[in-house]
Amino acid sequence: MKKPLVVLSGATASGKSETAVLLAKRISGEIVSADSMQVYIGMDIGSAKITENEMDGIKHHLLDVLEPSQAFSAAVFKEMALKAMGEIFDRGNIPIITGGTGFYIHALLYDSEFGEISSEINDSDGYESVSRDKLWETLKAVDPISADAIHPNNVKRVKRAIDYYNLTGRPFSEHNKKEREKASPYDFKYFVLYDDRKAMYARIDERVDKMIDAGLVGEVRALYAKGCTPEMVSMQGIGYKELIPYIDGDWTLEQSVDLIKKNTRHYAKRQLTWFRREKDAIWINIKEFEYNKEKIVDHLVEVINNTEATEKA
RNA sequence: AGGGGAUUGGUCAAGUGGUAUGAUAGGGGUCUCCAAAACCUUUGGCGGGAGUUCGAUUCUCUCAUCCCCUG
Repeated sequence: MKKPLVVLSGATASGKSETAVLLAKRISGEIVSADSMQVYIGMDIGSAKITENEMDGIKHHLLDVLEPSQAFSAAVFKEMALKAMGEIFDRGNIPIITGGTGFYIHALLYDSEFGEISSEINDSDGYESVSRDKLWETLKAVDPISADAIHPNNVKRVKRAIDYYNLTGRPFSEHNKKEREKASPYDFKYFVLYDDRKAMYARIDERVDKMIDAGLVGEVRALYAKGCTPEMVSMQGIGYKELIPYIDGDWTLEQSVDLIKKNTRHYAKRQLTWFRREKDAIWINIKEFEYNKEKIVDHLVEVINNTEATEKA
């Protein structure tokens, strides 16, 4: 019997957090955040982290569990999420995976194995002197299928594929193929909240302005003063990296804010691209529910229950 | 009102008497450990009209709009 699981995702600023709390109350759920930035302590405003008050008594996992200096990754996420889910199941509750990092959600849902080298991601490993084309040629020699699939400009991926081969003696493409064929070990419902593009972009602009009003500059300044540098993964979050030049006095606040808005739009667009390829996604048009979260949750609960009834019959 | 200058995709710029270039925004996509990342790809255009010319975005005239100077 597969364990039940609900995923509530959607592009940034689609109302996931609030909706998730309402849903949790209805189905006896606990929330597991699938967000690459909200794990960090001290990154609240810019990551749009839910407040204690908004949680309304619902248990949330994977928020504020890392210092900004610590690295985070899909593999670490999966490990931590599995642990949290184990506890949730033990309590007889249902995990609700909420967040916008589609890659993380996928890794969890389909139990992706990333390989043996989970502890470190080598970035400075002697490849610097090698040209892009050379790197790609190296990959082509040992794993032509991966080379064919990865553009030579995408050095990050080319390196990963070569590393994988060097460490395991097997082509990366073979591993990926096997992973892709996996069925999910869960009985899940994958909801994706969405809205008209224009409305979504307008909401993003509005939210960024609100973040600034709420003191985002101060938050970034505090992190910066604490020693957080732009090289850290955490500081590469949208809303953080763009404010550094302002704090350094190189940009105006307006320049930074405009860039935050633009980057957030791009991010939202990429998120949607990701969700579109998730074949099991159930798309929920929040406009059709008049942006009313209670109505949305009514519908979600209905879908969850209906499927169970069907399967029992 | 008179004089001068401008008008190139949503925006900012380049350019030529012979099928208009780039940046950026916008759209689409890839993805199996930095994913709020990295990378790929693509739709739009010469203000309107007339003339010169084999041919005008480019030259001339005119209209429109905008900017500057003078009053």
